[in-house]
Amino acid sequence: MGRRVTLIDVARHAGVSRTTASYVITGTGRVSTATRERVQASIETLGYVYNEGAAALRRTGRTIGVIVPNIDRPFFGEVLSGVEATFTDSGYMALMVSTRDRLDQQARLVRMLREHQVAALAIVPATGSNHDLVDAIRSWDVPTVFLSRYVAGSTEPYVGSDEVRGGYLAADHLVRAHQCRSITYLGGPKHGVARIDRLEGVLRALAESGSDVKLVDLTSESTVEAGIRAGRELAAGGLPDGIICHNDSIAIGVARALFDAGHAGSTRIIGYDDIGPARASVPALTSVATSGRILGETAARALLAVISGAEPAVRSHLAEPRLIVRESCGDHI
Amino acid sequence: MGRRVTLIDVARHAGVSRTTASYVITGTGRVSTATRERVQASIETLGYVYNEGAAALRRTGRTIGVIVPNIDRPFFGEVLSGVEATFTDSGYMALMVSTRDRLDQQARLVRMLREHQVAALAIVPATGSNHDLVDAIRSWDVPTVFLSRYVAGSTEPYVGSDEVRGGYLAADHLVRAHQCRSITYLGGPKHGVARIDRLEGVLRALAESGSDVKLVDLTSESTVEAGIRAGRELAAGGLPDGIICHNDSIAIGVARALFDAGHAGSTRIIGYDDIGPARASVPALTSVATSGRILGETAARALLAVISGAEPAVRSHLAEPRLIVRESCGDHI
DNA sequence: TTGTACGCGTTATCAT
DNA sequence: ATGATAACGCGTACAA
Repeated sequence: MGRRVTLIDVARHAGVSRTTASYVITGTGRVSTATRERVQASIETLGYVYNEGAAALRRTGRTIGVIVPNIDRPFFGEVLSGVEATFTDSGYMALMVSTRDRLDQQARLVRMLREHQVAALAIVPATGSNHDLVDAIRSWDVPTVFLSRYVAGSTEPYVGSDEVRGGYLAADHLVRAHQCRSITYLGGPKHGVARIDRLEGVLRALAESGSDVKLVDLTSESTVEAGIRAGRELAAGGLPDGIICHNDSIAIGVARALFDAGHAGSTRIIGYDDIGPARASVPALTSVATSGRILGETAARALLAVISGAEPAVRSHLAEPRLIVRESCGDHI
Repeated sequence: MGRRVTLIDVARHAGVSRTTASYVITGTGRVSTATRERVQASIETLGYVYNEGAAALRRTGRTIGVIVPNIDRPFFGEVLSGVEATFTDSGYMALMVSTRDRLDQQARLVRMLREHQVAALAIVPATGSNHDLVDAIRSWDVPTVFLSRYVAGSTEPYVGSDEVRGGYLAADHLVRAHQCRSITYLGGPKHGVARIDRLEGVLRALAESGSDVKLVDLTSESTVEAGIRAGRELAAGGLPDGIICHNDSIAIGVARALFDAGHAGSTRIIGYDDIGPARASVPALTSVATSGRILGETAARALLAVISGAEPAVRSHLAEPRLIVRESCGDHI
């Protein structure tokens, strides 16, 4: 195995200084077309590969940190695909890590990313994240954006969708279009900010409706299995007129459980996020679409703008969710 | 903003040399307990953070490259979660990138990862990958494992599931348990290796059955929408006795389309991968389970073993798929 | 335990 | 307008 080809080798081969070779590669400096071509030819023949690590020792690196609670949840998959595509298209690479929604893991991963000198950070904070996280990031002093979830009480840059509005849309549809008089909000971690905000939107819709609607709020994990379990319990204990699920996976599980219990179509179900299978399930799932991919792209672009110096600070962005009405909210009855 | 705290600062503050400070951090050298504690105290008070980038200039770095075709496809999400968890638990970080299943993107990303000096590479090659990819990786000379897909004709280390066996299981079930006499294999890119291998398994099962079974093979994208379109066409053109879908998303789409066409339950559908929603769809999806998460963990562990020097070379691994029988293959009729 | 060369590209400064 | 010199960034590892 031959030694690594370095910039010195290229320079020597092209009969030029290391500096000039560097200028050719980065496109930074003033170099005549003639020498530029000589250098590029040398790079080609020697098979030189740029060493990003060495370069990052001087200038700010081209690596970005991305933290999500669960890399394999469909919605975060969408978010990540947006983040990743935007970064790699701009020549940056994303160090993506998953906290499994645990604070200790998150603290550990933040530290690891810091040790890896990432140029920026996009983070979907784990449930229960508090000022410890915000302080750690602020003392670190790296461009950061909170994605899809924010930390309660903090005013850090945030890219997400309007959860209050999402809850409102779902509840409003249930009470106004379907005259629901009892609604259950199902799923999500007890103190998750998305959950709390959506419930606020739900309450607002109920208040506006003027009618007397009973609201029950239940937590669960955000999986299909948890949805099935919850659906069984609801079927056994008496169904509400409508169920707003914390995400589509839960909703699909609930629908299945009700089907098994012989209650198919006997209540209205609304999911959240509008992931792929939502439109194809039976019944097709009414869902609040949040377009995770665009969220990811937006966050990534915001960070890139700051890194490049185009913007002085990361800008927050609140996307408008849309209610996609399908069969599961009652239109199939 | 104060200057970065470096190892020199720590050393000075602890009244010791840079080398000793380094030894304390890495745990490598023999340092007396007394000085170790002094150094650790200094690290604490100064708020020193290790600089992985600088360190990687000398020793091999702790960054690993991971390439998948689509970061947001459920199956790859499972794979990635296994890869990521295993690496970060061992102190490594994964640079994860998505080729969108395009060869030009893949070539570009391989180069970028190379520039980032990753210590190892796990790659799910894009459809159509050939020896250009294998050569590029070999000349690079970094520990590599092909994950879930391999390159036709190459003998590189490979961690995946036995696709031939998977195809066999699905077809065998359709012909033996359900007496199917016409089967359609639906989905996947025309020349994808998984597709070809599974078809081989299907043919083997048909041959073993002794009976005369007609096999049709159709390609499609691997999305719910593509499944819906394909299902419509099948419904219009005459249904086979059984359909083996390239993945669960397609299967869910097909089932939905047949439902819409009034053909619910009139053929048998088998999916592939057994992702979350499979068990909850209506009808519940029979599927070939491949456990992407374990595949990811296995690949990551293989790479870690080689990096650490415990193993001389990456070892291949073929996992056994399992057929999970549910309603969609005819048990609900 | 420590001194010090090393790994590799960047960039401010100097020379033509 | 072009190109070169040399200091810099930060931890690692070997010789002393």
